[in-house]
Amino acid sequence: MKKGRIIYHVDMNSFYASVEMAYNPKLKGKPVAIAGNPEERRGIVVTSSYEARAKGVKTTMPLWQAFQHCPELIVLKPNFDRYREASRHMFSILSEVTPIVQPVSIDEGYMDVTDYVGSQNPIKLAEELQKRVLNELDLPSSIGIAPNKFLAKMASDMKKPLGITVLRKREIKEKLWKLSIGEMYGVGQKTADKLKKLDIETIGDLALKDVMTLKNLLGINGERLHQRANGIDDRPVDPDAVNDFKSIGNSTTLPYDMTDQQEINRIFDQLSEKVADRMERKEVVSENIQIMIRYHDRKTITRSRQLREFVETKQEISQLAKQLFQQHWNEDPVRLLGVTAQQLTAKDEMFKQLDLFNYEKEAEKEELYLTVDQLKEKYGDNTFVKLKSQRQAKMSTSFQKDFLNEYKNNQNNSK
DNA sequence: TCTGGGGTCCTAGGACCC
DNA sequence: TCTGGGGTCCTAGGACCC
Repeated sequence: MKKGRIIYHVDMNSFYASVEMAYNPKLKGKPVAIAGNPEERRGIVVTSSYEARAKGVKTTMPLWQAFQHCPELIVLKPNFDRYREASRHMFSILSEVTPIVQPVSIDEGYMDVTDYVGSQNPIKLAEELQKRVLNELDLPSSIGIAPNKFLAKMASDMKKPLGITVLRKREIKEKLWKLSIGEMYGVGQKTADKLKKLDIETIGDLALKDVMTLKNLLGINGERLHQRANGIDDRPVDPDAVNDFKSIGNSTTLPYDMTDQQEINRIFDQLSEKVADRMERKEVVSENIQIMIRYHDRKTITRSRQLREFVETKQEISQLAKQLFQQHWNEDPVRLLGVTAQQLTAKDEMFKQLDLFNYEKEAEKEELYLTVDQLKEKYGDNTFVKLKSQRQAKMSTSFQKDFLNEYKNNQNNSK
């Protein structure tokens, strides 16, 4: 028989606010909210302390509304560097328990401790872990313990702050099924509305509904939710998942609605630079650039372009973004602009792509060889021969990129 | 005079090819 | 006489999460 897994879901409690309180203990016990750009317009509450929540302050609430609920609210700008640092520290503590740690966001992650609890009681182990994070970082957390990710996630939500909740498979009827359908992870407003039309009010109602009806209503997601409601979830805890991100984007709500092309172009330059910087830090290149335009009435469109070459510089990205904007802007005032690089490839993976193309054979017969020769000349002594013998040649990544783009162009032209 | 910014995954239609 | 079915790629939008 397959051995059951022991999965933890660790969820930090009102993380940003807690980090600020740890940093400045005078804030403890006070209603604190973190809000993007408190001075500028359109600030919303990102996180708030439990004291603020008690007064009715909620995440995503506009600041002016939050003040109506709680006039003495202390509002702080987010210090992302501070939060990232605390997050790193937190995950390094988790990693001392098991190497199988999967961060899912800055303040939560899954752990598979099945093979690492040893003779210890999993609840005791979780208590120790929670205490360590609290003592060393002054940060409260909640931990859910269950045989899979979904149940662990639901469990960590059941007791906050500083809760530890065990959710065994045999307990789902009494502990999980009574929850309203909207509380289920993966069910948002829209799905909840649809399900309620089928008289599904609780997670239990969903678990007992026949799958075909759910599939017709929600597609593949219907099947998945049905399984989860019945406590079935085979997804592994994957420590590497954090490394294969799919896109890098930056967006900004403008200080005022804009119609001036020059001004808008400057925004695209700024956004593209941020995207390019982050791409450089992550050492990736992109083959698809997308822009997002939100108009005054909040209607939002995205427009993207699939490329036949890799891009990575702010100039390349910005040019494409501006082009897309010009092609698709309806000239209405713009509230928000965004730039996202998609279809990312790690720079050191580019040569693996070349393998797919079987480049060595191709290169030797085709004129491509000459092209590479020219490149060789251009880039000095990192030669093509070396490249063949040493796949991970010590060539500059810009050379790699040019080489690959050149190769792709050849491929495209010959079609 | 409401509603940020960072993401992931899924769906659906059209173009195009065989 | 009048139109199959499968597959891939590209684009756009929507739902959801933190």
